[in-house]
Amino acid sequence: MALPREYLDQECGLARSLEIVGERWTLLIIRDAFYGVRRFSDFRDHLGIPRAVLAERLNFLVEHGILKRDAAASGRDEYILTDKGERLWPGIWSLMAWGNEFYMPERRRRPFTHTDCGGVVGADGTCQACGARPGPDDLTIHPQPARRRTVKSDPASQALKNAHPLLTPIREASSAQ
Amino acid sequence: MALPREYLDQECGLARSLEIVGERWTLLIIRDAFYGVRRFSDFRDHLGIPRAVLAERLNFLVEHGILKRDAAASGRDEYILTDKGERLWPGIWSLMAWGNEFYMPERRRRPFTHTDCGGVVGADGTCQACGARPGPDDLTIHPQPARRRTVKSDPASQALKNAHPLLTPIREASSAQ
DNA sequence: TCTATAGGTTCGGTGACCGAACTTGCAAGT
DNA sequence: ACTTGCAAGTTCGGTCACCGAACCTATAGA
Repeated sequence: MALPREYLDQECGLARSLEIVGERWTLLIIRDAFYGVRRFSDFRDHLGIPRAVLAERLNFLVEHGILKRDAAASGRDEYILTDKGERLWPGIWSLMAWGNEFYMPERRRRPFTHTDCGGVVGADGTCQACGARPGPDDLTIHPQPARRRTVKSDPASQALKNAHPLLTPIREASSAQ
Repeated sequence: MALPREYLDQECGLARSLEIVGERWTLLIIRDAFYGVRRFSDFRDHLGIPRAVLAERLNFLVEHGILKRDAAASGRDEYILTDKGERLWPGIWSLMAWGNEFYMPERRRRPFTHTDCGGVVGADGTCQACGARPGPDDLTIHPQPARRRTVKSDPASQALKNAHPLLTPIREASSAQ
């Protein structure tokens, strides 16, 4: 599996990044991890990804130190972003902002706010109220202004119908379930 | 080809972005376009990408307005970033910075400078001399401090042995060849 | 003991990607 | 006119990743 996913001869940080997070589904899995998704079945249900692919990707990300596997009190393993994983936020944010700008009508974009001050965060990542550039641990995601008629019923979709700070688990008391 | 590359049900700008630029090679092609690569064979030689894949990607990117195909004076077509394509720079920069941080020893990273003032640009994208956040049209890429023993001989690799402003063609007078 | 659920693994089919060979179009040389 | 040369693809057979569906295993509760 090593060779075919590598970009040989490319002496460039971008090529190195894409070898790790450039495969199908990988960045969406990491995005969900920022949203607080931690369990296998929650990723699976929220993304609609085949089980085998999800298992392979999670193992790969754990191996490479983007996620860590943690035995929660429930006995179920959880996949949690490491510090290295959290540093992917600017890349995810930038790509999301580009996709929003060119492909999402404004009413369907999920607003992000600066958790500390409550200000809305603009496409460039700065808080429009206080001018800071909040990291993921200081951002809150909100539901779409124009709610879809049919909201999916998986736990992640349900949790994200309300405002939700990034990096906090979508399941209440995941450590005490 | 439509369905298998789409992420259905994902009501999110990131999913939309990845449908366009999330396939293998695509972001590297766009990175090369920022470096000033414009011709089919220059992409091909610099990236080592199979011809069929390159042809398919270039067509796809033209169709979606990231590149435009332009008949140069030489008679050869050139692929040039559109404004929409140039707006991908923050995402490319962020992923490159992450890859550099975790996978590239500092001596092998290509420095970028703010073309206007000459200051070095840090990982967060700000000029360390003047504090600005230069866009791609105001950045210059430099060769690696630790030059590799064997530098590839394709035109793009040769051009990038010297400092080179982004978005300017790697071939001299490409419009008057 | 029986059932339900989480978290996978296995399996056969399909499609993307690969390098290599082939084709097309233009342009200069002779 | 004919040939050579090269850029820019297209075609082709083989391989590998991804797909949905079925199956497996461990644990918890009734």
